[in-house]
Amino acid sequence: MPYHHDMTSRPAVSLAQRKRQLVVDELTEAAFQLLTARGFDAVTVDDIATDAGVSKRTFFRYFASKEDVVVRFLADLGTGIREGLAARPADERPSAALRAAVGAPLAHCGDRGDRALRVVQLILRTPALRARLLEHQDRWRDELTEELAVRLGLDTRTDLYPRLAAGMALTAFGAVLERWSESDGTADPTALTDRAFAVLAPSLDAPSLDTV
Amino acid sequence: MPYHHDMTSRPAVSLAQRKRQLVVDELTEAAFQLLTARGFDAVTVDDIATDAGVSKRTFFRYFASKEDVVVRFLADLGTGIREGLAARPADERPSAALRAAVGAPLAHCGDRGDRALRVVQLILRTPALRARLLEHQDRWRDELTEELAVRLGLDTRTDLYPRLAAGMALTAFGAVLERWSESDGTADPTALTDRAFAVLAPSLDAPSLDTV
DNA sequence: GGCTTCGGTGTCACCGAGTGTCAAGACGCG
DNA sequence: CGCGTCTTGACACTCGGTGACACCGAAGCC
Repeated sequence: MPYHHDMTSRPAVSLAQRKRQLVVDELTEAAFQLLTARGFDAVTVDDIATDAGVSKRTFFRYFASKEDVVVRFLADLGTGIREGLAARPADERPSAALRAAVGAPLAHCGDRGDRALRVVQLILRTPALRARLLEHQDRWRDELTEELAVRLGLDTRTDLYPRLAAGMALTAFGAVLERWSESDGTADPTALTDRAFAVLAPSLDAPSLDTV
Repeated sequence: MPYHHDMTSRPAVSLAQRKRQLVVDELTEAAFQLLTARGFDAVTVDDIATDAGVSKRTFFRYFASKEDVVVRFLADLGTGIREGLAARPADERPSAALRAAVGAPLAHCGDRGDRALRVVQLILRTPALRARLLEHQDRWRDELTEELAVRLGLDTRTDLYPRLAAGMALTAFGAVLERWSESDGTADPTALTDRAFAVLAPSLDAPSLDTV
């Protein structure tokens, strides 16, 4: 963070940065408007950019791809899970810790319902976006694996447990997300998460029979 | 399978079909040659097509995308898993049935090692291809979920178990595949699969506490 | 105030993936 | 031989994405 000098000016963010944020917002808003209305493939990047009042080139200065505009919402989710796990007490059972880590973002989704729901539905129903989500989950799983390994003092190269536990947690995450989306927001994410982890707990908490 | 008429001609496939197969083989071979040598992004579809002696347009008549050439190998794997599960005795414990279903293709991979290994490594290490693999797994999971539901007489809409069990099985699949790839084929897929399912078994076989 | 510097922007040219179209050739059949 | 059918190559086109360059406006320094 380059805080050039002492900042007599008020906010910690410069004018330029606020302008950037403005463009991001404008682009995001235009994208959602068009994508939810017409569907993912029927909208070109040019459409979005023009609608937001900038050029196509500028769009790509802010977003890596067309998918990125939508999927960016999920980036926070992933780091949320990892940090959520790191924040749990070290002696907590894995099932409880993972349940809490996965459940927090999910509950957060369920709260401010409408907006989040429409995003999730758009993602799950659009193949290209769904694929992006899967990529993200793949990365999250790696991070969770790492976090679990240090938490339990296991070696990622010899023990399968961290990898499998992370995969199970994200399986639960995906299942809950899908149910919630399919129920159009009627189902309660927290309750679903509880049920999912009730199923997974026996394996998550079993003493590791895995060490060679 | 259209066996048009009585087949006085020898093989069940017509000349046209054999020609098609020839093009497919040629294209596939050229693709592997170039992709493994130069990497995925450094090879254009034109390169592959020209190398195989056909036009770019023809390439797309045989393969849906550049990724498709490589990933097509995996299609069989997925159906193999589902059919493998369907073939297991109905009274077998889920953990055992799934272990067998997932283990078969994996073992098959491990056997004829070199070729399969290089494909898997190429896929796992190339982001675009890895993404495709994830998409496939996503579909496999749906199919496995369905198969498990009918097998156990559960309803996919109310019970989470089939979905979670399918996810766990594929988590194991992915973990084994990755280990095997990273070990350059030294690790034994069957042994890895056994270890993975030893971890998952408690949840897979636990009586469902899930029904509302 | 003039000056430069620098980040953000638009324009344009470009590449590669993927698709529609059409005309031409190869094959099967009467 | 001539007639449909199937496959192919050539071409043009769209769209996602990138590189190069010129421009402008907001600081910074004198």
